[in-house]
Amino acid sequence: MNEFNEYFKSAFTVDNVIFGFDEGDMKVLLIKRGEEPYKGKWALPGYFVNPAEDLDAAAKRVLGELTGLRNVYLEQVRTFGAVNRHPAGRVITVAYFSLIKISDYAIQASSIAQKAKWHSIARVKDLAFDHKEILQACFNRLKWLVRARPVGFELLPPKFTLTELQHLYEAILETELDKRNFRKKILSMNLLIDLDETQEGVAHRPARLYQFDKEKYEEFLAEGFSFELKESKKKENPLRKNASPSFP
Amino acid sequence: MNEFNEYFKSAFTVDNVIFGFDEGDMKVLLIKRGEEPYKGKWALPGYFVNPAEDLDAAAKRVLGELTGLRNVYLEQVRTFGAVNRHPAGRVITVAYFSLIKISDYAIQASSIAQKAKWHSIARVKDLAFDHKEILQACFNRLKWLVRARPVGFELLPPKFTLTELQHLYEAILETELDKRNFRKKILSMNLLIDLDETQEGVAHRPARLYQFDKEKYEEFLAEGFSFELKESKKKENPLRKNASPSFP
DNA sequence: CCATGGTAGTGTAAAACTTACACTAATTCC
DNA sequence: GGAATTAGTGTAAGTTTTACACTACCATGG
Repeated sequence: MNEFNEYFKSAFTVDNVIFGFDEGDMKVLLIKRGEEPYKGKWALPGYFVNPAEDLDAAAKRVLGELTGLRNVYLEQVRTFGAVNRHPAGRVITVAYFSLIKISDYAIQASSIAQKAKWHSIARVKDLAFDHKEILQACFNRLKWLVRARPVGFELLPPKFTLTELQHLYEAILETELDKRNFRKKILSMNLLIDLDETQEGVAHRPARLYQFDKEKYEEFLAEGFSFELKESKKKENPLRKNASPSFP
Repeated sequence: MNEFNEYFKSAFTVDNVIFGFDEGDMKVLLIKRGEEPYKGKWALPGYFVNPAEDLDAAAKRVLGELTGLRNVYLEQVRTFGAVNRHPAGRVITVAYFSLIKISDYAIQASSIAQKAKWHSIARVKDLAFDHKEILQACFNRLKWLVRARPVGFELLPPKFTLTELQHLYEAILETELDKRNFRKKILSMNLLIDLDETQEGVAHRPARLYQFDKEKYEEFLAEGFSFELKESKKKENPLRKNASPSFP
């Protein structure tokens, strides 16, 4: 384990951008720093990687300690290693983001978790270190992702209405969508199960509830992202004007 | 600089997947290892990051020492940090890929460079460490990228024919493209300058030569990837069936 | 100089997809 | 029962994608 003593070694951490969706708004879970540097500032949850721990495992650990959640969507985004990103020395950090259902989240007993709070992404000002930049990079990645895969479902409760789904997409993409076109599109993907239930306790016409069809999605993944609806005879031409897999 | 001595520190490196295009084939520049571990195996060029060096700078340095080239397209892809990826200890590596014009490349005097050789990607078998996996990740990223940005031009000489360009796209996307549709599409982007010259020394009808229009491309980038040709009145709907920027 | 071999270059019609747009339906609350 | 509020629905026009085959041009060799 000390083969590399002749070379410079660095501390390295993982930082986790934990996204949630609530009240029609994309949120991120931040922690108030209790120590210098950047004491009192909000920061992304992160921690040092252990010697016998894979990077992904470290990211999962950070998330688990903070939220108590396992088996959530987690993706590596980019590594930030500018020489001066940490005032006290060289620290390289691998940025991850994860998607959780806020309803599943409960404040953990751990002392770190006590200081955690959800923030609307749009209203996040400056963060400790280069964490604002990391947040932005992760949010951009999420924007990409939401058009390529049905990740939106990771952020919603198991049963949801089409309007809720649309609001989620609007929050991630930071734009407005046409209701009819959105529904047409999303239903044509055949990734939703109509539960034949409706909302309860709302002061207006209740909406139908849907559920994500994980099986269909996996079929679709297995087919290599072809997203071939119906019996289209169309060949997959990767140079289509906008030829990336897209969801919806 | 020793603020973090209480935490585990690791050696870290950058590995660079250097892509080139030649003889209708995508190539990658590999180095034959002269030392254990994996002595005699081919590996990606990489090196340890220096204490006062940003990650990107380290990747550029690796590339420069090996090829003598500067100012080439370089992009971080992902960080590989599995505990056992290096048999002699924990080494975390940040993977980059770069795109170079093979014609610009000349073997450098350095001893490393002497051992470097271009390999057809399709024919690469096993590499040292987890480098095969890194190569694959970078190639996948390139596939994405080529549909989102005109990176292809980084791989071709300044003057090229449409057929050459098409072959490049076919090599990256690992598919065949329709000649007429390809030309229609690529010309409609208005990113090519017709040089009004033709090939010389070919034993058949010589093709017209084109050049990449960097100015137009920068305009286009400034417009926020809108790719709006002509005076289309269409609003940008991010949920279009395949709504990612695409090139061509 | 003509025939051959080989690549360059070109258009169109059908299908698929995207866009724009406005009214009725169902429920609760008062 | 009327008001308020959100759910739900269809169609036509415009744009993009797809499929497809022939002529043009140049060099070479007989």
